[in-house]
Amino acid sequence: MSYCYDYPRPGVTTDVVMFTIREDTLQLLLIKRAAEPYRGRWALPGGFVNPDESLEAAAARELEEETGVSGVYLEQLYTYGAPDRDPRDRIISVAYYALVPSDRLELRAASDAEDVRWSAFDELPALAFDHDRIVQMAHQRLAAKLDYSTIALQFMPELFTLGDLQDVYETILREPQDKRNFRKRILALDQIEATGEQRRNGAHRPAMLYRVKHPERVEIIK
Amino acid sequence: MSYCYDYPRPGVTTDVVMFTIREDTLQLLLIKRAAEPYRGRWALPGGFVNPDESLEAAAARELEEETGVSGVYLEQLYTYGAPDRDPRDRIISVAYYALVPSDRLELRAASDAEDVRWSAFDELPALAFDHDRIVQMAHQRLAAKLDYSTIALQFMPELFTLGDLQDVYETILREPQDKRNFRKRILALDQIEATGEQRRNGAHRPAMLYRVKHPERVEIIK
DNA sequence: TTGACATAGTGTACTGAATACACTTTACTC
DNA sequence: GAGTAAAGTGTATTCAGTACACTATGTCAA
Repeated sequence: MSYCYDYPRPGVTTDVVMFTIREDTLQLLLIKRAAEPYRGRWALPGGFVNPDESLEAAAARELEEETGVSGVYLEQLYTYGAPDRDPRDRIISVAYYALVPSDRLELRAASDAEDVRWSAFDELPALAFDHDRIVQMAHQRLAAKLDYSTIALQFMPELFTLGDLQDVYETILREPQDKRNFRKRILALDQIEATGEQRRNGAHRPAMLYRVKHPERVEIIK
Repeated sequence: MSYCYDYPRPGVTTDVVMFTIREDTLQLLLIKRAAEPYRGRWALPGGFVNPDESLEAAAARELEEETGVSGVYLEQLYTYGAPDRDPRDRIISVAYYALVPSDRLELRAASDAEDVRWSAFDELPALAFDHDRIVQMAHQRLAAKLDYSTIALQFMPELFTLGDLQDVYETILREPQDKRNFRKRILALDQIEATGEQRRNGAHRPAMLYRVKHPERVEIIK
């Protein structure tokens, strides 16, 4: 079976930058390419858009196939279409980025173990295609959104402490935050609420556990 | 001649929201569709991406063909890919928006006179496809960027007064700006400079003419 | 020539948000 | 019960944003 058109058409793919925070580092999901071009190189998960699915649905499908999670935050990043970005065919990629809460990342066993891994953002290998650039842009967007939205809450598990949340900000922004000012600012947003619960952690005072009030929404602030 | 692939491929187009400011109103360029679907309806200028040109080059080409201007500010907005956005074929559109300075808009005579026109943003007809949505998103992006970049300067002709510039802000933001605060803020950016020249306009005091220091660059501020 | 007109141009006081900064509390461990 | 380590808390300062009203100047018409 073959599909024919009067003019040449580019292939259209989605690539997804899946961020998570594990062990106080920002990590993202990479896949080792099994096919040419760039066979054996690490790359972002992605693939062709099906004829009957929206771009976002295609990205969500990739995400679900690779991590088994669904319903997480997913946002269109940018569309990359340089004629030579794929050496063999004209391919246009609509890039998305996703934020996966740390408690929801069980990499799907289905994926061939060797070929999928989380990689620290600081220690990325050279990636296939223009994926390095996509990753850099995704990080910039994410860091920018910390300042004017509640996007960071998308990384949080069901229950978390203010210290946990501060760690997320510091990890992404790469700079320490003043503890008192941070708490004042976050609580003023009125987007998280204290549960009665505490978390005991070691030989020190336990921390209050909080919950996101509206886990679905990402609010634009100020 | 026909081009065949193993899987169906969507068509890829660029659509361009070309903004300008004329007669103190925000206007954008519309084209009356000559072909189905939506024949006779107004739509954004746009068309298929050629095999050898980048997405931005395709958008710039559309812009140049319709307005004769080149070298103006052009930025990728968003990519629209709902499966049913074109009733006849799967078409994915990478939308751009462009800002055309008011002194550079001579609509190319080449375009069939009846079929291309500037339309006030406030009085747009119903547009073809999802172009209404694209236009709304472009306006939002533009308004947002006024707050954190020097993008408004892209609308200005070679020489302009602070009053002209304030009009641009007020037109796009749809709210009056305090004159003294506006001037203080703009001059603090250090992105425009007074020429010695003045503009005499009517029966009142003439205004100092300014010039953009770096007309190419759009600076992110604060 | 002079007075009305219309836009250009200018400064200060106030308000609210962001910042800098250090000690007390508490549960656990040894 | 003393040491430990993270949790939790308040105030003073600084800076940016805002509110606000009058003077300056060239043109035009009487």
